[in-house]
Amino acid sequence: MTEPIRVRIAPSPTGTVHLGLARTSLFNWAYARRLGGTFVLRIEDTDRTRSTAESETAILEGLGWLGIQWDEGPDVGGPHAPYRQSERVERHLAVAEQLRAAGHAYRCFCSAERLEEVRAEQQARQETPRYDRHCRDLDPAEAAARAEAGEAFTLRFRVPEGVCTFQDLVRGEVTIQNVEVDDWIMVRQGASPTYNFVVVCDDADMQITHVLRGEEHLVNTPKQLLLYRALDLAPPQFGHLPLMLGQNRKKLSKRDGSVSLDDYIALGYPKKAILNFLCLQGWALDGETEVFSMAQMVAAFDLKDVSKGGSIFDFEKFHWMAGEYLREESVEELADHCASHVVAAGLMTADELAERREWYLRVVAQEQERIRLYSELPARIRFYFEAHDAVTWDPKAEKGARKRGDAAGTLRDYAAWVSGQDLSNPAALGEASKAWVGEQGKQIPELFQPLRCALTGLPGGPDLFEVMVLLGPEAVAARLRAGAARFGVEPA
RNA sequence: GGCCCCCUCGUCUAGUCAGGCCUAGGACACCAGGUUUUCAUCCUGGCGACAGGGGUUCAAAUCCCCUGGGGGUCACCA
Repeated sequence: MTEPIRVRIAPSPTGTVHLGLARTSLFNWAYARRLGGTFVLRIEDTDRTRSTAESETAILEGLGWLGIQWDEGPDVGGPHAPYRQSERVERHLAVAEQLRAAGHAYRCFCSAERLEEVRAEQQARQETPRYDRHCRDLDPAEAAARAEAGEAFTLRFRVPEGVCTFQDLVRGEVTIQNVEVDDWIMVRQGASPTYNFVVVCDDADMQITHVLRGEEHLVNTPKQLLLYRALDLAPPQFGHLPLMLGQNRKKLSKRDGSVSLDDYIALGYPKKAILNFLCLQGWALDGETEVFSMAQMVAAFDLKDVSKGGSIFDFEKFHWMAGEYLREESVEELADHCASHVVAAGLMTADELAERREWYLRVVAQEQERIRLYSELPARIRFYFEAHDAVTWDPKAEKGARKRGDAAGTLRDYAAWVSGQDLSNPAALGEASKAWVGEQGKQIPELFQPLRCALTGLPGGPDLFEVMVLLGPEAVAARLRAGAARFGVEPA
């Protein structure tokens, strides 16, 4: 019981980091950290046709970006290297031969065509498709001779009679009759080992003690358990995490929206928000606290508290949480996080961002409580960079402004007055402007609405006088003049 | 269809293991109000669930059984 905890994740390098992989990784990582164990990352590239080096890099980078640090892996090495399954095939094949020699596996010479036929017949008869064990009882000597002669074969696991029962760490006792388990293929034609086989070899060799993975693997467990038994090895503990679901209640997939971690990074979701939200998929800190740190999560994480049922991924709540974390950042952090988006939108260059750092920080500070994602900043501050006589007016902003009496006249009068004012102190300018409105015998909205529209074109936004200071006297004068002119003519 | 897993507000969940503290708590969303020059933030309030049916018990969201519903999986993918 005192053996050190060792957990692992084994992604196959066939794409980018899926949210499901990110969540599974996070739970494994938290479990290891909570119990002072070791977290291993192993690349599952047994499918050589689909695995790519680019994908492996993408996965390592994505997981690394999240800050989920693995203690052993293909990049950092470790006592059980190599951590890439393609580099362990020799070992796999040796184990396969050992199993074959012991009678736990047998050569199958059935062609893919024959298997397809058998499957079709079974389906026609409404039966569960499975291997008919055609080669199971072939004479070993004959099988060896045929193999020797060069006939292609696969190696199948000889499933024994009996039953598999195990204590799932999340679900409790699970029982499956062996007759339900197919004589599955361990080694393909061409001596390439398959997932269910190598996963056991490697987990055993790497002394993995706990396997935490998605529920889709639940039915694979008996196959693997039987293999441990045939190998006379003690199996690890298994825990099957609930699935993350789309709106249709099925496994989250591309058609549900973005499911790649990269997409959320690109959209500007704060890292902590992604981490925190992923934790909430199948786990809760205390049922009350929604926003919490990874340190809190690690301190409280227990597989007993993982829910059994799948959870529909709530994109809206995810968006909300992004805002929670974005607002927690310092203005400097936020400004830096938004910088690439501002540049990408063509608003400022990286050089300009550095030159006008103070100005940019003030602009960002004004928008912090109005955005939830880093990528939302450009649209909010675009007006600063537009030509003074061609500011884009939101229809709602214009409509609201035109309802306030003689917008054009008010703006002209205000322009004349404000040209003599000091445009460096927002608070003072605001007070003076309100006093001016009173002197004119007008109501506050009569000035503020047209003013906001002329200056920003937006229906809402930060304090108007902060905006005026950030815009500067010339821009303010030019925009008031252009605004008055536009309000002077009826809208098209 | 076979096998396996699951089932508390629309959604994520607390409570279920050790039945009473639950006229079921929190959050997102939604609605209403307050604050604000506007928007946003923030604050207050509201809406809203134990899948159904039996049983055990003084007492069941919690234990047992059945029904229903949902999902996963049935590859020389992982």
